[in-house]
Amino acid sequence: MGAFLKGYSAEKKYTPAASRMPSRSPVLSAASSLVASLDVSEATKQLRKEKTTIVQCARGALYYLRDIKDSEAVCEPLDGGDESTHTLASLWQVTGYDSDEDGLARDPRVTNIKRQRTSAGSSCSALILQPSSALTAAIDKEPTAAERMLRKAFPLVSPHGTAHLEKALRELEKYELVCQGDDYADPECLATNSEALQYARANAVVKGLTWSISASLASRGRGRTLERLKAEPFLGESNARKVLDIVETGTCGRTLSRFQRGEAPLDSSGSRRVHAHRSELGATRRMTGAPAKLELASVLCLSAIRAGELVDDTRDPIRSIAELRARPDRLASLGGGVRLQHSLAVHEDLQEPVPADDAIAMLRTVQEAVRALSIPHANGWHAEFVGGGRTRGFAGHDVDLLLSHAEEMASFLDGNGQPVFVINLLLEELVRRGRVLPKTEAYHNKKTARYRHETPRPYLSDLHMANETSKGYENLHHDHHDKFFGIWRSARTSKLHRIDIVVCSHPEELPFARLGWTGTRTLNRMMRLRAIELGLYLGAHSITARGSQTPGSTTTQVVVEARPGRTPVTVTLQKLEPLPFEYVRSEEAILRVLACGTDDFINLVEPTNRNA
DNA sequence: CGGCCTACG
DNA sequence: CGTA
DNA sequence: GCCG
Repeated sequence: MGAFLKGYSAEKKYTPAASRMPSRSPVLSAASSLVASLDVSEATKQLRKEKTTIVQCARGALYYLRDIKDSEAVCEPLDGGDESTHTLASLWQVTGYDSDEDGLARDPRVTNIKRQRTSAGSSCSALILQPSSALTAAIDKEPTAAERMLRKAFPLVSPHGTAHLEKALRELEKYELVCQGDDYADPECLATNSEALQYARANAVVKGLTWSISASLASRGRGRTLERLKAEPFLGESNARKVLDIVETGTCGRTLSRFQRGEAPLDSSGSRRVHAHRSELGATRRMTGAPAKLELASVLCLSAIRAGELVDDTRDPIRSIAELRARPDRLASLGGGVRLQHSLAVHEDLQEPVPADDAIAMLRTVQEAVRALSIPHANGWHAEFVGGGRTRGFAGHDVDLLLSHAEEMASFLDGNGQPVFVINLLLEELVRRGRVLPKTEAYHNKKTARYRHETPRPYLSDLHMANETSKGYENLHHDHHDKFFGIWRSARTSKLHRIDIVVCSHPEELPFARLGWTGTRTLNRMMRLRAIELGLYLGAHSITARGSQTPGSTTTQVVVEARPGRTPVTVTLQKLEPLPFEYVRSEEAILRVLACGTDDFINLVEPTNRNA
C-alpha cells in the first residue's frame, strides 16, 4: 500500500536525517587535523599478534581493526554493524590492547572516548576539550539504555531481514499481556508485566539493529553474536538467548511454542509459569490458554481480564469467539450490552485493514465536517493522520486522526457560559451523515475534558503545582485532549472500520499531542523513561518537572539547546512546572530536550522511523 | 534493590 | 474496568 | 529481566 499521507503531512516536509546532519563543522575539521593517521606497520604488528586494535575515523566513530588489505583498513563498528573499509589516512589508532574488557575500561583514553556523545553521523573527537561547566557535566555521562535506544531509527521494515523475529517477539508480548491482564489496566502493578515489557523492548531493539543477526551468526558464530546482542540496550543473557533461539530455530521452545499450544511457558529454571506473578496479591491469573484468550480479547469491549475469565472458567470454559457467539447467556452475563453484541457481530470486518482510499476519505470527511460547523474560526481546523497511519504511511485496522487549530481550543463557551465541545458537534454531524455509528447501536466511546473552562490549563497554576500527594502527583491531571473512539461506515463500500479522533486541547500542545498519539506505544514509553531520567514528566500535553531530580534542590535544570555553534540554553523549572511552550514548538524540539539540547535523537523526527 | 509511561472516563 |  |  502506498503512503497516503502524501500532501497531508502537517508539521513540515521532512528531509532525510542524513541530509540534515551537520556537515563538517570548523570544530570537526580542526579535530581531524590533530589526528595522526594510522601507523600501518604498528597496526599490522597488532593484527599479526591477534591483539585487538581500536581505531577511530575522522568523524569520531570507533571500530575494531580487523584487517588491512589493498592499503585500506577493514573495520567493524564497536557498537555492532557491518564491516566497512576506510583509507588508512582517515583513521587514528586509539589503542592496541589484549582482548579483555578490563584492559579497555582501564585505558583512560578509551574511557574518555566512550564518554563522548556520538550521535549518528556526527561526533566530536576525543581530542576536543569541552569547556568545564555544569552543562558538560550533565552531558558527559555514559549513555543510558533509553538514551541509546532513542538514538536509533525504527523503520517499518528493518534492512536486516528480522520480520520473523519481530513477529515472534510481538506474539510473545501479546501472550504475556493477555494472560497477565494487560498492563494499562493495572497501573498499580506495572512491575508484574516485566515479561511483556521485555519482549516489547527486545522487539524495538531488533527493529533498530544496525547489523544482521543471521550474518553475524554465519561469520562469527553463536557465542560472539550473543555477546553483540547483550551489548545492545535492554538485552541481557535471557532475552539475547531467546532472540538467538528464534533466529536459529524459528521459535523458542520454552516460551513461544508452549504459548502457541496453550501451555504455560517455562521460566529460566525450566519450571512452568502456571500463574502470572501476582500470587502475593492473591490473584490467580493463569498463563495457559493464551491463544484462546488472545482471540477473545481482540474483540472490542472484551478486555484481557474478561477473556481470561471466560477461558479459565473451570465449569464452563469459553475458548473462542465462535463459542461465545453460540452462548447468548454467557454474553449477557458479561454486561456489555448492545455495544459488545455489535462488536462481536462485526468483529471480522473490524480486523480488516482500512483501504487507503477509505482512510483518506475519513480524514477529508472529518476535516470538511468540522470546517462546516458553526464555531469560531471553523475554517482553521485541521485534520492529520497520527498512529500507524503516520509511522507506517498506511492504516492498519483503525485510523487515528488528530484535529487541531492554530488559535482555538478544543471547546469554547456559549452565550450562557456553558462549554461547547468541537468533538460533540462534529460527531453529531458525522452520525447524522451516517458515517459514524451512534452509541445506541455500536461502540461509541467519547471523552471530553471536564475542567477546561473551570480551571483553564490547570498545570499552569500555582495551586496545581503545590498539589503533590503521597502517591505520585495526583493532581498532575492536565486538561486532556477530547477523544472519540468509535466505528466508521465507509460511504464507498459501507464497510465498518475503527476510527479514533483526538482533538488537541490547546494550540501550543500540538507537538505533544502529535508525538504521543503517533507513538508507537513502546517508543512513547522509551521517551517517557528518558524524561524520567532527566527529572521530567513527558505527557501528551507538556514536559513537566518531577521535582525530585537532585536531593535538597527544588528545581530541575533542563538543557534545551546545546547544539554546536549555538548559544547553550538551560531552563530552570520549579517542581511540577511545565517547560515553557516557546522551547517546544515542534516534535523535533521535544526530542531535542530529551537529548539534552542535542540532535542525538534526530532520527526519530521522521515519523516512519518510529516503528518501534 | 527499587523502578519499570502516562493519561483520561 | 475500559481506551489510547 | 534489565537497569541505574
